[in-house]
Amino acid sequence: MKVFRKKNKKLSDFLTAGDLNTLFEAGHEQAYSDGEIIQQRGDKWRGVSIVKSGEAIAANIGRDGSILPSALIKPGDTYGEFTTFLDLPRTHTIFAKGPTRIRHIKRKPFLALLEAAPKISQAMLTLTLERNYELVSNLDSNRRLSLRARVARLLAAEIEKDETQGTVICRQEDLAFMIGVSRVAVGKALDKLAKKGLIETGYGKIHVPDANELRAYVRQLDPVSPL
Amino acid sequence: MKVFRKKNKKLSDFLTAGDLNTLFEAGHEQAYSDGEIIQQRGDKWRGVSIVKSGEAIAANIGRDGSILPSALIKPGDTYGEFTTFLDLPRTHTIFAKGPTRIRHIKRKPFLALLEAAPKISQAMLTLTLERNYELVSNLDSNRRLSLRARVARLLAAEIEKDETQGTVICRQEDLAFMIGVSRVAVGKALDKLAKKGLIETGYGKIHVPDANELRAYVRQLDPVSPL
DNA sequence: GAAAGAATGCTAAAAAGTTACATTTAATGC
DNA sequence: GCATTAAATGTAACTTTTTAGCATTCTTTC
Repeated sequence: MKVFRKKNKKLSDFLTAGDLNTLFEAGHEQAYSDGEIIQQRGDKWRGVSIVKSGEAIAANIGRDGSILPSALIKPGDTYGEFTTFLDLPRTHTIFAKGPTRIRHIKRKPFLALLEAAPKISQAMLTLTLERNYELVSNLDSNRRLSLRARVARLLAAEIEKDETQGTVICRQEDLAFMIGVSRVAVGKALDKLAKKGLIETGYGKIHVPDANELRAYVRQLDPVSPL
Repeated sequence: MKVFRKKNKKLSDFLTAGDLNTLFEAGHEQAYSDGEIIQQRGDKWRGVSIVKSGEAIAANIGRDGSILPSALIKPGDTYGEFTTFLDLPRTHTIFAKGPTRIRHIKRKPFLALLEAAPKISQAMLTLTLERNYELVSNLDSNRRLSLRARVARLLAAEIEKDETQGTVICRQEDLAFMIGVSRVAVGKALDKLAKKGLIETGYGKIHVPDANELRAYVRQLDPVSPL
């Protein structure tokens, strides 16, 4: 399962090495092997965790046992803020993807830390607002835009990243999951975009010959969005 | 346009009267008359605003001039955090609904305030995380749940409020907006719920004869959600 | 270069959602 | 009160999306 990540900021982008170190030292590190469950939905453990190396997948488990992944957690990412600040149980089941090392900081020491180092709480605020902004604009565009427009928008955003070199490596199924529709529907949308010459579909990849043209198309369908 | 409001926390719930006052005094107050535009999407003004009295509506204006309201801002609510912390232009056009008084705090004094009173930034963090949590769970349930389930969930949540007395006063159109689908679709969903005897539809209102029964129905369709 | 595995393509039927228009209900003005 | 108007709901035809199955194409690996 591939999930695009925006050029998301991380806590470390807002903190000095010193503050970051303070944070790390407040927790204890644990290693997980591939597939190992890190937490279960509903767990009562309160605290914030930071991924040091490896990756983890946050998912919901459906009643039928199916796994519905909802986020990929990468090194430098934090999770568990809800449990710490809102006193909620864990909302997702998280498991390791490959060998992974995570530092867990219990609620009380973490809150104490914030008192001592206000920089950290400001960094978290900025980070949370950023996520918030993304969520809001996604929710918004889902209401306004056709599936075709949403697919185009997602591709246009992904292609911004330099490393993509004009070709997005992902399966249609991955796009479908990210947007929240079926693979068939995405396939049709891609077809239409391809017929307009905006993209070229391939096996496990999608090529965008002209990023500017795709961007222009998105803007035309969604004049409101990029602001 | 009616929009249900969860028992949303406000900044004032997390601050002492003193801190709150400090905040107020950092800004200047302005009065708006019904329908008056408070800000335009795209405006460059950076800062946080707090509604003192009255109400305001945050909306997107479609290219055809249609108004797509997306939030109701009530006394004690703040907005403009994105502009202040993420340095983004205004994402929504906001206009007054009835006579409204708002205090605007410019970016710099606001940030200075946070330095001086860390309590405020922690309060904002908690608040933002709360919104975040709601957005995430909404996004999540939209993927997993049928429209019928979402409508039932919304009604069940609303009926929790004591003042509703088992009858929710709202138009199908309001429900439709909150959920993000057409009124007709909501109508059909309500129909099905009515045929199950869970609700009784009326002109501008929906009666829930047995809140427990409705709750049970929601839990059965959505065992994951309430956590 | 065959075989197996992975991803896309296609089809058809059913379900869900939208748009436009008709009907019902409530409020208003005489 | 009763007609009139505005507001809210209901209906029907159409479009989009889902589901599910199988066929095809591409890639890897042996």
